[in-house]
Amino acid sequence: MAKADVNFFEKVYQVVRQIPEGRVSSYGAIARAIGSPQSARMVGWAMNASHNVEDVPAHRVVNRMGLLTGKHHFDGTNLMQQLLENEGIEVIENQIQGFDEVFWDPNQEGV
DNA sequence: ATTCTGACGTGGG
DNA sequence: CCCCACGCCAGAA
Repeated sequence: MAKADVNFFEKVYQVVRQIPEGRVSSYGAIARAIGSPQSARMVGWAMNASHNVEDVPAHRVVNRMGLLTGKHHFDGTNLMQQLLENEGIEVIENQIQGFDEVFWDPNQEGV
């Protein structure tokens, strides 16, 4: 086991795990952080596998528009939005309010 | 083995 | 400015 734990997903998990509370990140930003800025799709795909990992707050990851595109993949319908609002993020109609203020760049983790 | 889709992003018309 | 198409990589049918 753990032979291929260092998959494309693992990289994404580690980055997403670094997302602080009350902050959100975008697939493209993460994709770039892992070294594949053009594979943003895979980031979202990796999140699907993140269902097996509890340390991966996928609800904090949205597309570059700040839209909760993946909220449909969560248990409920507004679960993702509830989690974000629970962290102090205002979300209206799947759209994060002040996305620019809550946006957290994985490349700026060392800031 | 092949085909297609998939929680995105960027570029071109 | 808005709409369309393409590119990326990997997993599932």
